[in-house]
Amino acid sequence: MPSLHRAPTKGSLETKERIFDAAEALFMDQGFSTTSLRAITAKAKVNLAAVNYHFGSKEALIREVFDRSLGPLNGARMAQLDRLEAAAGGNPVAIDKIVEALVSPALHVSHDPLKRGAAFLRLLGRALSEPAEYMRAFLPAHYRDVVVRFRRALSLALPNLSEAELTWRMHFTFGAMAYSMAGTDAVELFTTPDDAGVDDAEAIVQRLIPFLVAGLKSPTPKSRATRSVEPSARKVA
Amino acid sequence: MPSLHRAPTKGSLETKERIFDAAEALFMDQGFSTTSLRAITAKAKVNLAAVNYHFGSKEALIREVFDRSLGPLNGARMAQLDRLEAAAGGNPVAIDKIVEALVSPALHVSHDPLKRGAAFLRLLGRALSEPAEYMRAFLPAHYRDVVVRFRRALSLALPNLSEAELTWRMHFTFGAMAYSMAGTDAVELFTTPDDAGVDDAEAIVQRLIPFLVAGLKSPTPKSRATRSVEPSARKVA
DNA sequence: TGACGTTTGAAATGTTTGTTTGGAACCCAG
DNA sequence: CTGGGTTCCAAACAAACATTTCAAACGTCA
Repeated sequence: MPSLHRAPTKGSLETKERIFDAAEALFMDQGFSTTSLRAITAKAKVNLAAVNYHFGSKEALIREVFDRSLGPLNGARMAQLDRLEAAAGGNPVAIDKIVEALVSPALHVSHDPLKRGAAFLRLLGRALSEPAEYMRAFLPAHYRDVVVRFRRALSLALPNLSEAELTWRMHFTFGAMAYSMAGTDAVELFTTPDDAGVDDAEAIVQRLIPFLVAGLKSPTPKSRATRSVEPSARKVA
Repeated sequence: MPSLHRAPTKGSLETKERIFDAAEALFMDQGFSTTSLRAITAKAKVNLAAVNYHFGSKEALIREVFDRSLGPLNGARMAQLDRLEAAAGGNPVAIDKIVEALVSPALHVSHDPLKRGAAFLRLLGRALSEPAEYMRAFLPAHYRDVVVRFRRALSLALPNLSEAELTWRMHFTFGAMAYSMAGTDAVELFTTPDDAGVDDAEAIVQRLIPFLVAGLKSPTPKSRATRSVEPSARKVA
């Protein structure tokens, strides 16, 4: 038996890293099902078999691409929310601060070349509308804690909002956020082709936060209270 | 030469229709690249070759699925905006009415079984984040007029909003809208599993409109006015 | 240096993709 | 009944796909 878990010798980490970066870039602007291992290995300039050797399968590669960035990202989100709640000391946190804690860590997701941050954001946005089943399997696992935490904070900050209403508004919030990160391809075509650079993530966030805060704080539609008899939790599924 | 364009004899329209419905349903919750012709023909219970016979290719099938619903949908949107502008007589139209004209026709998109309407909405939402190139080719063609019209109306209704700011807010608006229509799969997992039925498109719209209106009307971030020198309408495109 | 574990390379595996084919079944006009 | 146009079907097609295989190359330790 060899010395277990020994530090790789030659270009092994280098190869795995190149695969990683190439995969992230291609997934970003092509999607997951569409991107072939051949395209990835060609871009990374490594052998085709290298992916299955280093990662085991294409699905495992996708999972690792996410784990590497989604963990720190959501960790930063919750840490920032922690600080806000600690500073507030039991009182509700300001909504704009909550939204900022949700949106802005997306910028400083890692201390890497900074390009990786923006790249991963579009990758994540794309994943949220990806049909693949393995996406539905482990992506919610990453997000559940974040959603629970932010839902609680928002529920405190917006006390006159029913639980159902809050669910919808968080739904819209995540939608606008995900789309803003992923949808540059589709939208820049039918808005105006020559606006402020879409790559400038900071600009997106600075405009997105007020938009979302206003939407979250908006008065409930018609104050219809409970609009009929409250459907009383249908099939729990 | 046969009698051109004769009414089909047996189950031809019936077959084409079944392919159409099956394709729409599968595209909706699987995406385009991911859905195979074999899956479509299996669901439609027709022969594999039927797709290429009736539509010519998979891409043509996708295009027809869109043309059939996107045309009437955007037509209804613009017609509704027409009525609003005629009633306003030169004055700006109320923002909530504009947003309603954009969002609500999605409900009454056709006089079909009504289920088709909701189905197509999710299909459209998914298309907006689809990587395929043929999507970028003909989808903007359908949307360009709508965007231009609504941008003009919103620009009048929100006079103290710079063009760049308006672009971003429309961006976010389309994002929340598209995601709300497509993202039921991803979101219902990490919000709460047992909320009001996501299939109830009317409920979505009634909650989405106030959210978007509030976002669109929100004060500009720092009132940085025209942040540099006003880019003065570059290439009109 | 020599042996062993790790990594890479080129080729082949079997599966799945969209598309094409040739003939049978069908309908209707002549 | 007969021919021609249309529709359908089972099968086959080539291309692209993820994955596996096996030998060669490499680095490290004895």
